[in-house]
Amino acid sequence: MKGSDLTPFQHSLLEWYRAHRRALPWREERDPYRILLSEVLLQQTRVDQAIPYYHRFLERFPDLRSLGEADLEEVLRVWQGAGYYARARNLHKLAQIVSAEPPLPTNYARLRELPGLGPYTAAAVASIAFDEPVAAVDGNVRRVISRLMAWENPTPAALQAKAEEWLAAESPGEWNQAMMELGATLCAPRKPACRSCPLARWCAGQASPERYPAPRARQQRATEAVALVLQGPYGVVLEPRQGRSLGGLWGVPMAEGRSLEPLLRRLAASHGTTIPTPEHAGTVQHAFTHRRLTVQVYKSRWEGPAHDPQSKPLSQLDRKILRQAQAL
DNA sequence: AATGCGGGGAG
DNA sequence: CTCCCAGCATT
Repeated sequence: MKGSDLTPFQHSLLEWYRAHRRALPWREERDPYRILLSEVLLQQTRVDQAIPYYHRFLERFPDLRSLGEADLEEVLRVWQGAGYYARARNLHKLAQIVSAEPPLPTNYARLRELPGLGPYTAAAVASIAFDEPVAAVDGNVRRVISRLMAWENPTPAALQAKAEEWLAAESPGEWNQAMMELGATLCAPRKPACRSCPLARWCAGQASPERYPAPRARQQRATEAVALVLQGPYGVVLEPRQGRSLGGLWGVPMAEGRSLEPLLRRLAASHGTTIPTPEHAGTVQHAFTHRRLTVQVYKSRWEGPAHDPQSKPLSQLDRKILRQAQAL
């Protein structure tokens, strides 16, 4: 660890970072579990959005042991609202794996084998918590490198190679965070502050930074669904949600399409009774990344067994539906 | 290589 | 409204 080993390029960024870095909760300490949690929370999530969940999660699950011993449903309840619920399921599974064989792995290759830890998160934890010289390439770093190199459509392999080439191996955790911090603040997607950038003299894309990297083509398709809120003295009928992302959460009975009939048939069969004629309670719109969902919300009086929606982990969509039916 | 997955903030 | 964020798993 010698500052004199740094290239002028590396020195400029690290100097800038030490002077301008934001004081974030997980930067105040070196507990690997807390660093791991922060990195998982930050997957596709802005810093400001992740911070409240970071505190809430640690208050309930201060260490890997307490997390591994908890019920998945409670983990999801604490995660509720943060989105990408597979992250919580994977973190819970990770805690159970690690608790059986105590220490958290301390290198990239073994971290990479754990559920929910992909190339970015494994590299971030390995470098920040364990000082392993491996480059962490997230969306920020992708943009920073693309602009410095004037690359419009870089491949992940090219980005990783360039990131490794530039990595300040003496302080990899700090270097990785500096690259991300630059991308999150000055080298922003729109209106980058090139005049303040410590790397401007090395930047090939500075004349037209917004060209790099080229924006991704997307398509949004509209989908329709119907939901039925069965409410009565014992609460609301909730079903376990299926699927990788929403699995483990609960929700009101729903079906694709615009017709209520198939849903009514399914519910009548599963409950062994006919459903009282539903009344239309309104429409709920919900935006997913590649889909715009329009849900027709119906509700019926229901005297049978039900759940207390306050005690179940629900997605934001289901909370919207319950509010629309005035059941939350 | 393409797709699905949440939620929210900025322009 | 669109874009995209400290991505990952699956196909």
